[in-house]
Amino acid sequence: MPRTRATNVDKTGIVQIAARLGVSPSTVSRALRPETAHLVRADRRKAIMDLAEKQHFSPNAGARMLRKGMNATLTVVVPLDENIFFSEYYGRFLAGTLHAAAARGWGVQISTMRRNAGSSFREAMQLLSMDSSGLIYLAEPLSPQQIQELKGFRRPFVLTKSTLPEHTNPGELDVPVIGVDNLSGARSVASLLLQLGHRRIGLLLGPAGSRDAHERKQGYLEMLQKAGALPRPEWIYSGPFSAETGRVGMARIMQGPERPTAVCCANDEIAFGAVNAAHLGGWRCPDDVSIVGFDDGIWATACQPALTTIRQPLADLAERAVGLIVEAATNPSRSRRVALDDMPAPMMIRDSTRPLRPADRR
Amino acid sequence: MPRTRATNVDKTGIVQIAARLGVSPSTVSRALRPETAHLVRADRRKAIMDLAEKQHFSPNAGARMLRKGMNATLTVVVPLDENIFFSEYYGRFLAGTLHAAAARGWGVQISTMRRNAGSSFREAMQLLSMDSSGLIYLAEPLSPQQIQELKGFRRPFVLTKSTLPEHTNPGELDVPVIGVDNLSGARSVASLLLQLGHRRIGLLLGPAGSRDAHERKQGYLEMLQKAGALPRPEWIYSGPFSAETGRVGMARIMQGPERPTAVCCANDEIAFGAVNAAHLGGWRCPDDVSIVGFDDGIWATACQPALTTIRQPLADLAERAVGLIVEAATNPSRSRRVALDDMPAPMMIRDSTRPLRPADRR
DNA sequence: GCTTGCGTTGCAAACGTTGTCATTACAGCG
DNA sequence: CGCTGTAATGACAACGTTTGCAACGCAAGC
Repeated sequence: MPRTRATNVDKTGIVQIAARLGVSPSTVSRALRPETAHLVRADRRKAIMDLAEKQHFSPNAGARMLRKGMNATLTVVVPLDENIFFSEYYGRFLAGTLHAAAARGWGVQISTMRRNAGSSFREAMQLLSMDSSGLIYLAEPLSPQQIQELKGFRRPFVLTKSTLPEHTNPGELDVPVIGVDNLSGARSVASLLLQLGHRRIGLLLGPAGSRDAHERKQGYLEMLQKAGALPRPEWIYSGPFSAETGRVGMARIMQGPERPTAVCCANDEIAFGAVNAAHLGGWRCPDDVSIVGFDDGIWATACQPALTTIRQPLADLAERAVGLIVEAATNPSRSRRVALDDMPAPMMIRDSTRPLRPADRR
Repeated sequence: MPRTRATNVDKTGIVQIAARLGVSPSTVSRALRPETAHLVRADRRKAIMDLAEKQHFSPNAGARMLRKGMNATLTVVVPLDENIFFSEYYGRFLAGTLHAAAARGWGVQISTMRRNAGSSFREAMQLLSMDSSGLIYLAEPLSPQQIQELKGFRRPFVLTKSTLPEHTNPGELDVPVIGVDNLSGARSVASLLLQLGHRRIGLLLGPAGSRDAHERKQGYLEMLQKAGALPRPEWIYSGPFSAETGRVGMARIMQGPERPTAVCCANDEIAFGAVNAAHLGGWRCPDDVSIVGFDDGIWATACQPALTTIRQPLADLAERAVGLIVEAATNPSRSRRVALDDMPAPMMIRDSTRPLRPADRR
């Protein structure tokens, strides 16, 4: 007996439905998908849909994927690192991705970047995005070699600029990169402080090796230099993106002989720490010192004082990334390989900045 | 000309590799998968693997899924609601899911629960889990009717107890449910306070309609009643799971004529608010009042004073859920339909509780 | 009445991989 | 030398859906 040939009645598929109704599978297929439903006569369509509903029919995703060569799913690769869901950056970006994907009827698979040392980076990415039609990479920073490896990747993908090494020019790489315009953001917030009359401005910067930190630093320095207001060396402090960095850095700045009237921070968390240390040291913000952040995270408006900061347009970023993937996957021919796409980062002016007090002017 | 018949050289598939090496697709298939690799001669296997690597071969997920009838991917359904990634509960559960899945070589698709009013709940779930082999539901609470609808769901799935209505007994439903043993957790922490000598104990409870809040309330009340220490009505306050609830509730308690020496909260956030309000009102915690939370979230140890609380074993919960899905998907025959599986919730004794001061004893 | 066109349907060929079965070659053994 | 067992491979049939093409019926137009 060559296997049970009993036209498996319990199975629910397009052919079973077709058999039950005496039509061909083609017709059922057409009736059940919105984009081809108009091809089948109304009463017949109704009968098909009713039976499908009754049988709890759900199309076989594998067959569909095989046939169509793609999938309405994209993969986002995040670092395994720690509890990424509590991070401002990843949390907001992921939420944006979910939203943008859902709006297009797409699903999102989230994978943690696990480095099985045996295989190449490209292979690892292939494995992670096996079941999906595209990849958004926002995990750990990539080496130039890894970026080259990605060239052979056979699926649409997008990198975030934050994952690129500090000194590579995204325009030269031949891979699609999206990012935030840190440079303009930093410039504009430095410019605001200058307009408010500040000249002695400290910098609490982010970690070496972080491209975002680097770009923000460039923006701050460039603008301050143009105004002839370069900070004294002891007003500059660098550390990880954490409140602790802000606290330590601010404390050190406050110990110096000459004191700045404003401080630019590499992100909001550092700024929180700075505000905190300032208060502990008897300085009020913004009265005695103006402090600006970068991110506009959920706490920026919730804290005291509400933080003047640069809004990282993470939702827009996610929307853009998803848009690129979906377009490339849907329409593989017209592959517009965006070299770099920097999203503008607007300034949010709140309560942690104020004009320089006349008393502090010299 | 009936389509280009040119043995598409640019395509990379198992058959192309086979053709290039003069072997059959079967052999290539066997060579490329670890579980069958031993069947093919060593030198041949090496040649195949090398060529596959060189051609950036990646197996067609659709074909594989069609053939094998499943997929190493599961879907987690979360509420669209708000920024779920910043919530203690969802963030930790999702991280646990990613971890547990990755350990098994599985991927995780995260879908937001979008209610397209047109279709039934089951249809919505089918749509969300189209491309995956199982479903973990932890979105909005379900109505009994929706739970019934799920019965016809043709994929392995698991519900979290938190999504069930307050008054349904998970044992009676014929669906797999996992959850935290809120009752024992609440009992044990109430018991701790009693052992420390407290008799006047207030309750800051969670929102009506939340099963977790309900169960914790039951646990607290049950234990206090057994000790003959039922709280006065004005010591009981309910509200959403937020610090605000804790602040308001604690402030009201402090205004009353008689004051409790300890307060049980429905979760950590409420406890934070309570500590906050206590301090503002001039009560020190734990010196003047002991306060306990529920969750053991990331802030429980970071705050002042470190919170005595019940640890929600969310990582274990996620591990369990993933394990059930993977097992059911891998081995559909032996479907052990776990009715209810309550995970124990251990107590973390920290600095927000202390023995009743003799002065407060009466 | 014949052509033309349209609406509706069926036929059949993919899509790429996997597992079963059959086949071959070769070693070991009597 | 013939038999048996094992290792290595190939042939081939699924898996369920989609879609180009052909076919059919029927109405409209000449």
